[in-house]
Amino acid sequence: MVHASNTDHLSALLTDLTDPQREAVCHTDGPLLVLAGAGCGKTRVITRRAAYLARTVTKPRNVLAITFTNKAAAEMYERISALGVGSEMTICTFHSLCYRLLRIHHERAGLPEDFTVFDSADQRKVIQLAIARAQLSADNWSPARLQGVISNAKNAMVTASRFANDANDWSERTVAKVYEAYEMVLAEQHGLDFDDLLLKLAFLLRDDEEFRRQLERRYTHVLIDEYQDTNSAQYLIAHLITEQNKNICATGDPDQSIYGWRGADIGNILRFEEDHEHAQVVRLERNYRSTKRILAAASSVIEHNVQRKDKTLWTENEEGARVRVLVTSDSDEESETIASELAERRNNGEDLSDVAIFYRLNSLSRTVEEALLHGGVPYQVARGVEFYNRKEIKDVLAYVRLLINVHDEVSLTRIINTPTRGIGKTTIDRIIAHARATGREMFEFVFEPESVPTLKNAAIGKVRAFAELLGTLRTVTQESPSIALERIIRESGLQASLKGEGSGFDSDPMENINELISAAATFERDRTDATLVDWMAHTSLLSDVDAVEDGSGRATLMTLHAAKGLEFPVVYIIGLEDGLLPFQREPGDPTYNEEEERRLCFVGMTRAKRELTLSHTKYRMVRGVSERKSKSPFIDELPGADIEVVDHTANGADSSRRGWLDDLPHDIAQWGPGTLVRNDDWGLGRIEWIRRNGAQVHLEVTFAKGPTKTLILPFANLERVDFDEVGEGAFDY
DNA sequence: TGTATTTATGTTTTT
DNA sequence: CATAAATACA
Repeated sequence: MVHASNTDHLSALLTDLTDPQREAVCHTDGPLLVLAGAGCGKTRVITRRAAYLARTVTKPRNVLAITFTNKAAAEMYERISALGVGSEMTICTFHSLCYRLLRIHHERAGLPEDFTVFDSADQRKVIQLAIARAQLSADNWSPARLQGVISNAKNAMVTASRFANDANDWSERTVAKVYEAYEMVLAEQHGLDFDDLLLKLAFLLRDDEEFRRQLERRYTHVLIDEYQDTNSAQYLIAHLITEQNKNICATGDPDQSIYGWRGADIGNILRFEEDHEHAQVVRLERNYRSTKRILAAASSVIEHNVQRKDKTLWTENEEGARVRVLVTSDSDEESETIASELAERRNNGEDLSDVAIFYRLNSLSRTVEEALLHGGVPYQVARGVEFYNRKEIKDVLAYVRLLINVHDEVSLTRIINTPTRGIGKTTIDRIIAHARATGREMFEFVFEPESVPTLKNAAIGKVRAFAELLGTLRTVTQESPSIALERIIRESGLQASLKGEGSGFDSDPMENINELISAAATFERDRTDATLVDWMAHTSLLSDVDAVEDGSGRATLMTLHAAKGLEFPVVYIIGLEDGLLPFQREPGDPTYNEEEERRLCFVGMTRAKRELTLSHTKYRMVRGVSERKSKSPFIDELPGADIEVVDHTANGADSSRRGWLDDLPHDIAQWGPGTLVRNDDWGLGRIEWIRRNGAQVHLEVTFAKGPTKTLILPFANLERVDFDEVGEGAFDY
């Protein structure tokens, strides 16, 4: 058996690469920045480069590649394995890297061994406790708002004590108090929030030189993808790990920076050359993904950003179909149109795995889902996180976390009476009060309820029974995740309590729990001797896209944010409306960032390989009421030559949707937006919109001499006026 | 104590 | 509208 020589292996890694791509792959020493436009073969460069490094200057186990999602990490792992390079490379997200290192080095980091990751819901509970602890009324401080403020502070690496020092006015001092209390409660419960994972590792690296050197010896070469979306802590981690050897390779695209709101600093990538002397910079601007027209449309939009490094994407791909701009009268019609198009594609034998639908807000998926469901179109929604937010799933996970970390009071209070075992609010409050008064922890008194003086005998018995349950379950942490879960749901009584439920219209909770168990089974299939602790951490750090299945034959729905890094032959982006795609909460919203919104739109558009449809409607249901919408300013930034407007609302094309008007008296069935009317009090007016609201018909009329009025039809006292009667000029406003 | 009903309240985007 | 907290009731 003759083995291929190392040289052969190397040349295999360099075949079918362009010059700049090869340049990036072969750069083995010192800092490297790859500015890779959307669809320019960045993933290919990263995987080849990682393999190349491992074959030339270092070993697989010394390469660290950091990706943005677990899904991306898994894919990179696959591709590198396919290149025949050992599987010992570390490929993961920042958060999972931090988690692993902090767990191994918990002592150095000053963390308890049994710490667990607290998700946003847990975080909110801790904030509520902290508000109580800081003795504030939650009136002016919604937990959600404080959560945001604290998270922002952590993202900027501002600790609670520094926040308190920097606080200038009363309101900042108030937040500081909550922040400090929050940190205390979190520490007591041995919990780390998402931001802590990054922060604690960054501080550990900064303060512990020996650790830093140790890590640097392990990871001689570090690759960081999506560098434009790194925050301060991630930036610091990246720099500290590569402090001595300088082998940092950052890849990314400033035009795709879309996480500024969570502390990502686009400046990190823009400053790379200043940060690193003699940094090599490689630009990838040839796009292999999209048609010429799609690329032209996307470029035309992104060019409207003022603060931007110039970059011109180009492609040798075919010209392709025009980008469609779909106009419909309301969100239902928008969804139905898309659903029927997908149904037709399927009838034509097309694979719906090729199709993706993107939107700015999760809430927009609803109408689309309804239409797809109704039309029998198979689809999946990228929202792994939502699955884990279901009540029954959270209950099971609370058991797991409590069994891993008894200090987790959030989980303890959640499950102490789930399923109901007669331990009510009063009992719980008394245990907590006594724990506070004695300076001990809640779980201690769960195990010895008789020492809580305020507790009655009946309550003591019930609590003791619960403590015994926990004692019995204690051993599940030694079991494999799926076995552990099965034991938990059986022995806790959750299974029995859920048996009767589930006949309702909602999805069966027991079915969801079974899905959770099979997820655990899948997890342990891939790795030998996976523990419950591993699985719990993995589960805590899942992202929405991680749940997306490829090639499932279903269309995929996801937010524009989740779409980053993916590609689909056919893409729909819905809701390109003013205030929605450049998203703006309210008119003077201080957090409004038009350029980032435009980048988001750009990211969405550049996911498309072959076909792209941008859709907006005239009325959209928002929080249960239909709202008038005008098209997104981004639509006007599209190049006219590359787009085709498909307007379902143009000249009576939407008559079917006005069918409900027909059974009204008078000739109102003929009325619609634009119809001229007269009212005795207000004079001449023009109908803006007209729609049914319950049994009534509402319409909005703009009057020539005054304001816009919303009227209810039977009382509106309107009379139709013909345009000829009035003449030109009457509506010059 | 637990459950059902009502009322208030609120929201991008995510690891 | 959709969830969570507050209140009323069994």
